[in-house]
Amino acid sequence: MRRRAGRPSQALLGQGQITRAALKLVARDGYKALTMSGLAKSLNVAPSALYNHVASKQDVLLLVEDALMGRVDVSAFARMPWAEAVRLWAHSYRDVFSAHLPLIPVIALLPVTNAPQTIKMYEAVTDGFLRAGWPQERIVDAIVALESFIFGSAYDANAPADIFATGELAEEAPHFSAAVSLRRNPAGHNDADAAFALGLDALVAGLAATLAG
Amino acid sequence: MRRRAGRPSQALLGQGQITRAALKLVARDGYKALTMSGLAKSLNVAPSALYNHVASKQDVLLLVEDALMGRVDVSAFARMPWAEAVRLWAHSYRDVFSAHLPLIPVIALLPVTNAPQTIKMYEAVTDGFLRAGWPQERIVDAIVALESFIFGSAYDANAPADIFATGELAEEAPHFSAAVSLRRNPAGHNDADAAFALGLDALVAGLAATLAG
DNA sequence: ACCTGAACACCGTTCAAGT
DNA sequence: ACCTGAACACCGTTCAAGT
Repeated sequence: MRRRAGRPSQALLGQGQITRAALKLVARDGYKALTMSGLAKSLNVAPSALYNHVASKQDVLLLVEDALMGRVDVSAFARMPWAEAVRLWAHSYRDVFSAHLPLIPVIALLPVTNAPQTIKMYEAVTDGFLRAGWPQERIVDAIVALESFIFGSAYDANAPADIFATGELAEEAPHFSAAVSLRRNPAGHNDADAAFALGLDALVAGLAATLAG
Repeated sequence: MRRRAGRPSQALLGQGQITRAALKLVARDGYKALTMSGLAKSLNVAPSALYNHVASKQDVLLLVEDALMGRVDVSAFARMPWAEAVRLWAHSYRDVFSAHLPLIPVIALLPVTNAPQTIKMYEAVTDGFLRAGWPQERIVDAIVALESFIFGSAYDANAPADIFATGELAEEAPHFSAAVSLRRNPAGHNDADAAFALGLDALVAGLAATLAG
């Protein structure tokens, strides 16, 4: 799908330009700024012009999601033991989408068809599972389980520090309130990172035990 | 905060009425129908009238979320071993919010202050962890890890059956495509339920091992 | 083939005016 | 104290008209 020669290529709109403009817009001003008219303005074009290249805003989000999936680091699967590779991949995956929460419903609910980077990511992960001896028919369920934990953890990474502050209702939940106030974690780690590490270690260990058993 | 006597109580607006109307609206027509004007219409009132009782639409969502949290079954923590209780609670939690995906960012990102049912749920879960011998300072992280998995799984429960269909790009991801086509699970269980059970068992087993070790 | 400009059918929220 | 009605500043999307 190359541009025809003999035409000035700089000002022509295309899915690539739209994706790059959307990423830049989100990086600078966040998802509240990613509107069809805001996107059009950043491309010096009328909003309706976008609809010659995408069918809907959902389409734009899918393009952005697929571009970001290319930033998820799957390289550990080619050079490390399964458990360690899963941990590194999961951390990278969470870190990428913690900054892009509105895309999580897009990843979780939209078919991967026509999302080449996303498919490429899944292929690398599947390869790692196969090399570790996982039976083909269990691999997708295991990946989905890990992804579910990663998506939920991406939300949690954006939770405010006082999310569990019970306020005036503290006396009705004494044990919970006490547990919350004792939550303090080792220096250098915030609460979300500690919960993520705890859950990820448990999940990886539990899945490894399932495979062995 | 009772109504003053001597006035007709039937037509007066309040947070309770708003919550019930919102729940009914969502149950009948889904979250796309939960707009401030739609909600007002269902209460035979002008949209602006709602702002005498809630500060924003986010406020309405928080009210709905807290009401639904009362439907999450925590009773198993009072009568069953920890691992089994966690499994039953997690299933109930996922099932309640699988039908209310737009509330997941609300639960994950908004403080629990002034959400009494939510706090009550956390108290019951914390009690169960304490009785099982969990140290206070690890309980909140463990609950957060389980919740992250539950939220992600609630999304996955709404994924279309063909979410992993690679389409024209199948030949570029042969191992993944093969794993997807072999995913078929035992009769009576769909894919989401199988992935949820696999991950939940692994997480519970891994957490139990953490506690023991 | 791809753009503009106007229009449509919505959103959430505010606020003066009433009772 | 709590409601109405009008208004505001947006949304995503469509479509006739141009080139």
